[in-house]
Amino acid sequence: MPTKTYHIGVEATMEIIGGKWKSIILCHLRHHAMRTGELARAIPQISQKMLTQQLRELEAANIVSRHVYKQVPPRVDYALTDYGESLSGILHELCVWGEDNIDRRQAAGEPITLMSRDDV
Amino acid sequence: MPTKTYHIGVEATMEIIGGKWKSIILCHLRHHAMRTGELARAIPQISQKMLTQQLRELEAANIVSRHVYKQVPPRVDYALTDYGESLSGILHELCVWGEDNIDRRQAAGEPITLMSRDDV
DNA sequence: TCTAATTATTACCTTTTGGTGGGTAGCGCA
DNA sequence: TGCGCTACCCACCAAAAGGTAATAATTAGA
Repeated sequence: MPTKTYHIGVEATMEIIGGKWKSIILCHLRHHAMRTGELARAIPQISQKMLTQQLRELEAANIVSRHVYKQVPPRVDYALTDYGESLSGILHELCVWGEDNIDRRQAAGEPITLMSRDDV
Repeated sequence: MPTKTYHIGVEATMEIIGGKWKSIILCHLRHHAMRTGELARAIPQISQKMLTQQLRELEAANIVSRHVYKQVPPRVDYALTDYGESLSGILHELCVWGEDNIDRRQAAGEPITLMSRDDV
């Protein structure tokens, strides 16, 4: 079986939080567990397909846990695992740095907006 | 003109350090300025095209600076700008978290290897 | 005159990622 | 009977990201 080789730690991290959606999802889950629909509303640009797909991948990496309530209509929610919590500090810093980056770019006259800050 | 809209800070950060290569390049530049060929050797999997393309984008975002020496054969090096340095702490944490992630997965029996740790 | 050295560009192709629109399950309620 | 609610899956398509290989530019030195 082929051994997967990384050359530097950040490669492995990015495999987990990289891509267009994962870090955004995780930043939301940082505060509290959220239901599927709740996440969808918090991230209006995401499609349902992407949302569940990314959640599945985060679950496989043991970063989020999925909790199904036995109800009809169905109720499912997602939360950071204990291991996922170990990313919390980094996620926060990524948010804050991004906010600052947006401020700078605005100050420089770029036409960009930020809808909500870290702790939605 | 269309105003670019972000919904959360991390989106902007990931636009800058996301993708397969940028964070790796930045982790290397964290320690000292490096020449093109030196970076290429440090990141053996990257192609020349990707290397220069990513460096151009980082330059455009004001994260790295490009310094051309008037010599033949050409000599060019890249370094973090002052603003780029503001990412240094985050980059370091991303490296360390990834190293730990790899350790865990190894301990769990996954066939993976890490070639070199943070401070190459 | 020919080659080595270093950085960078271009055209072309493959892979990965993301988006759309449809459909399912199962219970409650008008 | 038929619709709404919630989560989610699938087939198909479009766009973005990344990979390969060939090529340029320039000058020292064999």
